[in-house]
Amino acid sequence: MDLSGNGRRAQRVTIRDVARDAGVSVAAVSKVLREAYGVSDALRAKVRDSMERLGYRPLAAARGMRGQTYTLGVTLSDIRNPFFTDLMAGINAALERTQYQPLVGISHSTSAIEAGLIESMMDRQMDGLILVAPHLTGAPLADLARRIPIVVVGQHQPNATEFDTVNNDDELGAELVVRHLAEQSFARIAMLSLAFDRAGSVEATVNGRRETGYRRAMAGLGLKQHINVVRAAQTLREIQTTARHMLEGPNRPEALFCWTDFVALEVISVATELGLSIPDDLAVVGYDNTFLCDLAQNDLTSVDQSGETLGLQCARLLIERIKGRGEAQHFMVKPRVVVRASSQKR
Amino acid sequence: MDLSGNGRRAQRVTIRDVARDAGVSVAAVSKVLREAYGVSDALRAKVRDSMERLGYRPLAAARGMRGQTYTLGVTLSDIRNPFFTDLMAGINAALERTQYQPLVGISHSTSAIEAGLIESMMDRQMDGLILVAPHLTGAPLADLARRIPIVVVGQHQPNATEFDTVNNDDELGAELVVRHLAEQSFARIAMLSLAFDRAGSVEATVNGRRETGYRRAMAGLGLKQHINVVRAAQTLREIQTTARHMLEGPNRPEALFCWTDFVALEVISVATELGLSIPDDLAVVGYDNTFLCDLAQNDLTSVDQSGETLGLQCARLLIERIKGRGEAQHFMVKPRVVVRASSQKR
DNA sequence: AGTGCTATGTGTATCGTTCTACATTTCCAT
DNA sequence: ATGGAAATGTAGAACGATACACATAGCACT
Repeated sequence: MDLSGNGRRAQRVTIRDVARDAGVSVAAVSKVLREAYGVSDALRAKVRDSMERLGYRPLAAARGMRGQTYTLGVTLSDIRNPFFTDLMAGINAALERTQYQPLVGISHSTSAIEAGLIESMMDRQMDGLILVAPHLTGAPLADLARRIPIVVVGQHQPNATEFDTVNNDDELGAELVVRHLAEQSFARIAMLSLAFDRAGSVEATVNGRRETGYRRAMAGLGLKQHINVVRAAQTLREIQTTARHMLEGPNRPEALFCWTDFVALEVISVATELGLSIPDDLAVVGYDNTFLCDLAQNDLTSVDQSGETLGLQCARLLIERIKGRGEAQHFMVKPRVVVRASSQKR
Repeated sequence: MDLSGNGRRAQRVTIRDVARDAGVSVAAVSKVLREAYGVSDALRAKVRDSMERLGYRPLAAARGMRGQTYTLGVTLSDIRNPFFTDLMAGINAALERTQYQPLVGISHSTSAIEAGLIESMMDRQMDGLILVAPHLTGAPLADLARRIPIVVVGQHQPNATEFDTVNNDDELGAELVVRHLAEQSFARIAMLSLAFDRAGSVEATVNGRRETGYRRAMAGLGLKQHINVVRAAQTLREIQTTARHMLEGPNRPEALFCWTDFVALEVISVATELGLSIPDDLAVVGYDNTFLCDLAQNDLTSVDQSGETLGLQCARLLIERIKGRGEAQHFMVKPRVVVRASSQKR
């Protein structure tokens, strides 16, 4: 394709080559590329044709020097959680026919790595960031948002003015779960939540909201005396020992609401090992309605927050921000409970 | 930090600022940055100190114009498969203390998107690519490798000279499974594999190798007449209907070897729905030994190929290539069977 | 003192775009 | 015709790093 006769290495086609081929200036080609103002149809057609014929692709690094890179960064704390898969599917779908390319960085749940990852994405001149359930919060997050367009998903900041947020109504989701369990005439309903890694983040975090919803619903239904929230860190080991402790203890709950599916599956595992049958000895409910809930060996009731929709919204909002929108938007979907065998008395 | 008195927007600290602060030339700072030859300890210390104090971070876009971006691209076909999580953990761990940053692109199992993604990563001047179980193969893959350093994991190309590969011995893994099942005195051992999306790729693909290993082991054990390979595409729906068909049919196998855990979990689900008990009515074995195998409700025998080790090797080999190694290296680990309840006669 | 080497440091062209400022042409109302 | 605005196209200076080519200093050995 680009064997330039002499023995040299095949060079990349540049904007200059396109300009020469089309018989126009470099600036004109750049205008076509950016769909900028001041280009006639004739010129646009000529340039488009040359680009096509030469197989021209703009070099993101060079664009980044002065303008946009058309790259969006997504930070994930944990690819293990299949909910993030749905989210990514939505993001990818939304960007499919655009110039934007999403690239994912993985922070393995530690805030030090997350901070490094974000810096690293800024070094790479990303046009904007989608932060998925970030550790970063409060003022530092707002500071960051002043340096680069941001959409946060999985963290509640309804009053933030510097960035957008996308969430489902976690409080409502938890309430729906409790009401569903109460309807099945369970009363001793406990909750297995996530340990907080910093003080005062109950209001902002997903699991904090779910706890609030749980407490409120329990109180509303006159089950205040049964409120019982236990927290475990994000490791397999700790989830297992915590679950075992709850289920072996003297007052084992009738039903256990887990803050995310992943944890619910561990609970089912521990319960099975202890010889408990589900839902007769213990009802279990998760959150996120990931594809694992559907497997017959799990058959797990869960809350659907339609991750794909959330992903789509993230992408949409971020691009709007990049294009200049200044006011914050906070998107929230209504969750719904998907009932399966793990929570239905027979 | 960088409030430059006048009302202007906070500017990024550049290499020039560092040079001025340290009282040296821009070229000297660049040398320190790249750990290039010809820098005295004294100068290095001075420059490092200035960089630290000013909070300098090199801009990847600018570096990319002439040199490296210190960014490595990883293409994943499907984040749903938890095996890739382990792989990523290895890659991230290997790059932790280096300048390199891995960024992941997701191709959703379609080769068109994969091709676009790869181009897009080249546009972004990535220094090298780790292709995980790519669709791309044969001559086009070799062509690509001549344009950018590449390591391929999850595709067997032992004779490739243009790029490195990292794999486990899939043939051996399958053989070990068959031998294990035969030891448990199963004879009618079937295999559920993945449908091929192109002709002649049996030798290169992971599932193709596993099929070969399965056939060879069956033949070696005198079970030739029981060889039975069924293939299903990578969608939930098709896996389910295929599994159902196999298990409902007149000659249901005694044991079913699934090419990956994900499929094995679906099989357990379908079997459960059909009222079959595992392993009494049907033994099931998977591949990859992902964390889901450990859950008591699955308790799935699987083949461990230590994804984290593979990830480490990918990163190591790719950086070697980037630094100039020309000859290909092909890394292969030995897999081992992790026996759990799903395949043990009681 | 002269020669040749190595080690260290610098000046500056260069990478491929974007974008401002400006030149030219076209259009239209007077 | 004429003037002025609008539309279209171009030249060329950035952007922030790298790396080549070169200058200089220090040192060992004639």
